Amino acid sequence: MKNYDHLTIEKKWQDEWEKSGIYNTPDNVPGKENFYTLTEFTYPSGNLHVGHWYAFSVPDIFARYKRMQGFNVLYPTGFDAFGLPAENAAIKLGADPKVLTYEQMDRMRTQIKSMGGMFDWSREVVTCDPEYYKWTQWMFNQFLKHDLAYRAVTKVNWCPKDQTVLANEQVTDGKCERCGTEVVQKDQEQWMLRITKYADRLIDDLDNLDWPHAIKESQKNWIGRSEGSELEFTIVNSDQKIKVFTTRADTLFGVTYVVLAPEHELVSKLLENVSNKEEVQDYVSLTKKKQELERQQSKDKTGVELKGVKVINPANNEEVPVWIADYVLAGYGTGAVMAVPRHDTRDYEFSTHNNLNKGEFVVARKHALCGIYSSSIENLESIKSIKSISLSYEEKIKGHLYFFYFNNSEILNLLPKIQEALKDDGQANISTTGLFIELRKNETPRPVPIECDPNEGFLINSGKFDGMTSDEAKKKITEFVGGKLVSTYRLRDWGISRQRYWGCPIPIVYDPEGNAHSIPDEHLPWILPTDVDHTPDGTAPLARSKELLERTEKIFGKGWKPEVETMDTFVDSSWYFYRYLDSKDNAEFASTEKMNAWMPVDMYMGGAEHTTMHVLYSRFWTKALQDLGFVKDSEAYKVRRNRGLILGPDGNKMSKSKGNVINPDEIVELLGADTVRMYLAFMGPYGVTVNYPWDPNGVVGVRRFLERVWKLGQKIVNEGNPLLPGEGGLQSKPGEVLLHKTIKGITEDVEEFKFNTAISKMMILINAWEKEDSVSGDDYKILLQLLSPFAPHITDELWSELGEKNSIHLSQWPTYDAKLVIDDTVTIGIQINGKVRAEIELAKDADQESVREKVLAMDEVKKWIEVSDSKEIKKFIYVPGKIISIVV
RNA sequence: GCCCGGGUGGCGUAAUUGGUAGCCGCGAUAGACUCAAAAUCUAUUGUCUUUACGGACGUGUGGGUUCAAGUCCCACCCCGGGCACCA
Repeated sequence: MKNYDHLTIEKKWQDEWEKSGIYNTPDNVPGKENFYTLTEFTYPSGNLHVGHWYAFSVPDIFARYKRMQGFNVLYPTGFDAFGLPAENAAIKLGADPKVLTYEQMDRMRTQIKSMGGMFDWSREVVTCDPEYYKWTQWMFNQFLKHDLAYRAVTKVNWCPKDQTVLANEQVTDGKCERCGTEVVQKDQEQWMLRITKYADRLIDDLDNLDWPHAIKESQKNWIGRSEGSELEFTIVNSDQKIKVFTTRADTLFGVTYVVLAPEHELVSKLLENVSNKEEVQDYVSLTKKKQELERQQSKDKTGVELKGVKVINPANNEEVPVWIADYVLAGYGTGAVMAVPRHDTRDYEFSTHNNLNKGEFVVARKHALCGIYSSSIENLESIKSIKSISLSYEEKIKGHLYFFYFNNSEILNLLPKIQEALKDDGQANISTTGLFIELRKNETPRPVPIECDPNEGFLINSGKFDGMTSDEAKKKITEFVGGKLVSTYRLRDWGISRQRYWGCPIPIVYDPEGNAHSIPDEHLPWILPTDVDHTPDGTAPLARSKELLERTEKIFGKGWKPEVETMDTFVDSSWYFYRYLDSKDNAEFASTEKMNAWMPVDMYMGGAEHTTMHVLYSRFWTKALQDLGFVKDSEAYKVRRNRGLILGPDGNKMSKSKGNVINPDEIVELLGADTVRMYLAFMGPYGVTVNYPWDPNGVVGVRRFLERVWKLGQKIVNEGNPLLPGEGGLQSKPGEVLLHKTIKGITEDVEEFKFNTAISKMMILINAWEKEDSVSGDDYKILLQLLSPFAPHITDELWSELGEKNSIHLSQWPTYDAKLVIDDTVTIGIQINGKVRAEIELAKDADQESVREKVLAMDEVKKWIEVSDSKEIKKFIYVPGKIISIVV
């Protein structure tokens, strides 16, 4: 009997597959539907880790399954090959990043091939290849032509160590994501992409996508749409207005002052009118010195009043003072806010810090307050019935209370009681304009909007707007004061300029006057020069290239200068999935015909860490290309599934310093690629962001399973059992039922990415077969087919041992006999007073009467009825195929 | 603080979506084979209790709905992720 020699087998079949080219995917196969399976291509770090295996080899199971189902499956890969790590390594080694990168790609190709995946390498995409970045540059030109790209001075995140600009996404907790250095803010002119133009579509189009809920929420949070109102406060004795943005127009009556960001353009204009000009100027310059981070972290809400300047609240014509304070950010909304200390913790903190409080009752809980929400009449009744009111501070914080603001005579007779309660709460008293009353959360209030009367303040429960939602109320007030409803976003435009060498050159040249011109398409690709010392010194390395300057002058004329910045690598990866479709095309980035054949991507599997970066960027890219008429879809990825991380055996993230890194090459050498693939699939469901620890014993368990599959086949063949091809096999009826149930179960599991339970079902099948004397050859072959997407090498070997001429991977996925998967009888439990006391085997469709008779005759059942208090049957429930429940 | 997920044996997980909780794998214990070990095979393995048959408890906690709750409802605790002086 041959041993299961994984090294020989895996090498043999990988060579065989490459030779026969069975994984090369044509664009069209008559009678087959195309299916585009995508995984995020990798950065060529030069060493494959377990994460790569998890990212590529488990989706490969799905791709193979789809293929056996009769789809024409495209499963491509390539390299996201530009980027800082190679450049930094090259600097260290005194090497050329290009040479280094291509070496590392060679090494990684070999490693990736050891997975036994069905990648179509003929379509490989490499982003640092000029034939690729030619199109990256071409797209940039298109964007520039259509005002989706522009040059602007912005505050940028600057990493002093990497000497480069970082996108917001690349900054975590104020530190460079890559090297951990504290990031500083810097003003810099750079190329921007107008992603904010797409903010609404990037949020709204999520609704129609089959994506994990959490990922959609993350993107929404990141874009940070906030729907509110823009309201204007008129400056007294002036025709100037201060525009504020608020999401709580309904609190407009509670405004006690207005605050401008110190950078706000009106500050300098108003300077002439203020009596404390110097104080204001000092504060402004102090703010300028502070880093944004520092501003965000400082607890104290400092600020200076613009003395002598007053503005008019448009709701009640009240005059309120104007302050400047650095807790108001210039870059968000209008850079000015209306302050409602009664309803907003930040405003409250500011007014406390600056002694602006008027003695109102204020609660430091931003969202617990609802200024204008009243109750329905029923709730008024329930308020009246409140016996005592506790307003201890702690309870307010913990209890999720709703607060109501009343000015209604109906409840004014409650005042004494409330005042009594408030007295214990040292800091509370009756507000100048109303009164707060608390209600428990489960007495869900119906928001009732207000009728505005500048003289009376505002009245609630007038009945006039009864039943309005809070959004409608906000709208009403906004209209009342002549404001408008607007959305603001947290998302900023995408700065793509990088002052580094190893990236896609930005295809721009400057004329002698310094005006930017895009490089005409005929000069693309605009090649990255090689005569560059890329040691970072804070300036772009390309500025030191003679070749680039000479090339520029030769083409455009004396005095012209090249752009010396390169693009963020997220630009490269924003469109790579189109290039797979037509990777050798010289005339277009991809032909319309081929894009029509494959797009959109049917299944995109990747890491959750790309949610607010690559995935968001490439969605923007697709929409932009669609607007420009180059692609047909507004979304590139129909279905998205995220995976978690593989942790070290100790449950921590794998890292060299923790010494818990699993080297896949070693495990593959020891146990085989099939084992590693299957173990990764067996750990838990794929497509959920759950992290699984690598269990060295667990892998061995999977290897044991493959050994048993191997032995099961060999043993029967050696005994001369009719397992040989063409001879049919022994029939074992019970086994047949199990087999068909297994086919059904695995098919369903794989569709749902539950590879773990699919594998467990194969284990159950094997466990059962091992107990039998013989297994039919046909049945065994079906098992091999079910197993083949998971363990492609061993199954192809055993398949060919059985005399099959074509690869198992070209065979059809097994189907099951629907009749065989339905049981005639079922064993169900018998509950007596809710406890399972016995079980009984019944025909699946046994009728109520006969079941009742049978069950009540059972000794175990009688026994429990005897010991019960009532001894008589109050209820007899029989749900066919599920349960019998008796109440006594 | 706001918005999402999620809490099941010693561990990774499973549960026909309201119907016998713990499938499969790992680990552990005992046995067979062996001079011995590894490998392999067999049996047991949620906790407590009982000589045993059995019984009680059990899906983060506390309530509730139901004949029946891991699953539905309410409140809370803990863990993970996204956002955050964003008005």
